Amino acid sequence: MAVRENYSRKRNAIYQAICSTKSHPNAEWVYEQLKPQFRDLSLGTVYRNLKKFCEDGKAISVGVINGQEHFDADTTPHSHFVCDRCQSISDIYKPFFSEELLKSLNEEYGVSVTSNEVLFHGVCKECLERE
Amino acid sequence: MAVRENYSRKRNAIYQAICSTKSHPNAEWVYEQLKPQFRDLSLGTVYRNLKKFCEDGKAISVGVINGQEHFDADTTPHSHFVCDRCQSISDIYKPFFSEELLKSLNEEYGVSVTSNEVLFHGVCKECLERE
DNA sequence: CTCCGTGCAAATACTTTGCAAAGCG
DNA sequence: CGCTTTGCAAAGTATTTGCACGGAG
Repeated sequence: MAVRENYSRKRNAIYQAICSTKSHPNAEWVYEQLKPQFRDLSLGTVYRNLKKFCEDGKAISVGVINGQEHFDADTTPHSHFVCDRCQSISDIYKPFFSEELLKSLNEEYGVSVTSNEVLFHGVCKECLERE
Repeated sequence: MAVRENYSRKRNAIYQAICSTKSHPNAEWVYEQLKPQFRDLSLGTVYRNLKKFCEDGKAISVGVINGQEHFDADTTPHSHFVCDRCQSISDIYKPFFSEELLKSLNEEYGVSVTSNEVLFHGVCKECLERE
């Protein structure tokens, strides 16, 4: 059987939705976004597909922020900044963990690190300027 | 009024419980731990107090891991390692973010970082040895 | 026909909350 | 007495799941 990527229209739309934004959305956002176009879209489908993308390595989980899991279609190594005022999530592309650093982590602690999740909390530029 | 720390017995016991371990427990664990001693302890009380400790800076949230929030009475800057096999959480005391680094972050992105949450995922020493 | 994906609603899991009663100084 | 803390149960929120239907090859 040939490789069938983005098999269904809805799955494809969900993937496009998370690719189209840098806002690191949660399931609810994706649902609201696509609902006008797919009037019979179900929230369960959004959850199922977001989970699948993560399993397939096509997306990553930014983590659970204020009780909701947020996703990112950008799977390249980077970190995130969460504004505790406006709840926005933005990317931090500064590289914190070099290969050597992770390697030394493995050696020092006897572990095998496969991924990491870095969240900075604070106040974002926009909120700082407003205050 | 004088400062009243550890006002109630149960609050105190909950605090002692999270201080007594390096396992980064969730509310359920604390509850199970104290239930034999305080037979009328309520899970709601555990949740309320853990939340309060975080607000008061007496504990920190390790983050939500597999749907449950985990806590740590060690509030000194450090990171955490989550084993994806046995779900254990351990401390990583390697300092990743120097004062200068955080400062440059603030300048480059125009933000004001107040805290950070670093989770490494992988396989822990014990699980590696078992496999 | 056979899979796979989906809607829908119910179920689940974790956490929060309202309120009356109990605790403490 | 006045304020804080708690038990209990109900409510709240986010996410997952079972099942029957529908579409694609």
